Amino acid sequence: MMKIGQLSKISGCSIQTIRYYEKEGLIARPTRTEGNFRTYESAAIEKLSFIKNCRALDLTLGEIKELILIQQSPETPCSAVNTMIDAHINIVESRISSLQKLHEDLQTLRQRCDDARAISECGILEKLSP
Amino acid sequence: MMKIGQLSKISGCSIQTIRYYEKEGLIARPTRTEGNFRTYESAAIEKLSFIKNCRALDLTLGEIKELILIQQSPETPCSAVNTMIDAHINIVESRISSLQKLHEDLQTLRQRCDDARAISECGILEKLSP
DNA sequence: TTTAGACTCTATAGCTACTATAGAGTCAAT
DNA sequence: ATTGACTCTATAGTAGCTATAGAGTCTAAA
Repeated sequence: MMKIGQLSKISGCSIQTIRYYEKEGLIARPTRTEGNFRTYESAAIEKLSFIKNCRALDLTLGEIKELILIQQSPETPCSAVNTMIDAHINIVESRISSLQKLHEDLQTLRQRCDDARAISECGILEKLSP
Repeated sequence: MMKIGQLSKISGCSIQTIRYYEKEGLIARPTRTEGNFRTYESAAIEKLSFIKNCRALDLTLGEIKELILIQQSPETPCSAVNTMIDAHINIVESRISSLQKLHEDLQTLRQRCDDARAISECGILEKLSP
């Protein structure tokens, strides 16, 4: 059994984040000491680890919550998981392509000006102005 | 002279957004009618247009505010503008590469499972769990 | 025994760039 | 006089945290 500070160090999640996940229902409410301190068993480390892995893939807390629910009914087919991951991949792909478009636009804009001009002649500002 | 609704239609910025930009100091406080309605001249359309162009490039409101300040001293060299755009390009580039890494990770994860299994055997959940 | 310090608690505000409400007031036309 | 379209301010919400204030808890040393 450990208190939140120790769990924070082991899991790499900040204390506030752990409390936030509890508030959002991603992890169960832990037992408390007489003095009202949260006490965790080592299973909590694994739950946080799961969440961290999902967050590293940029899954939203809502998606993670769904995954946790799905996990709790082990007999259902895992197509739900695959569907979610596929949807997430689509989101990431469209984010990448819009950022690439943005990158091109910024490059084009940047090439309109060198450092030597006065603001009043700056090709960038000129382009940005209507 | 026009009221905020008309400016909103012409500029394509929502009424709330225009008021928000005013609050954040990106556009000047307009004159008001006797009844306390905001009244704008056509110059406001151009200011909003400038902001829209910048936002389309994903510049932050803080960056745009800087650009507006820079614009107001026309004799300074435009290296400040170039520096900002370069920094922004760097941000966009690093966002793209981390999204690409993420995309790879998601693809790898996705390949660990097909639709046919039960949750308890799902290769994805297995990988996400510690 | 007391007291320092390290820790924890709740509640609240802040971050970005908006969007969406509530409740009140303004104005032109009927 | 009233309807309807418009506007006003102020406030809360969005995602996923982070940071603070002010209070309480617990352990160990003086």
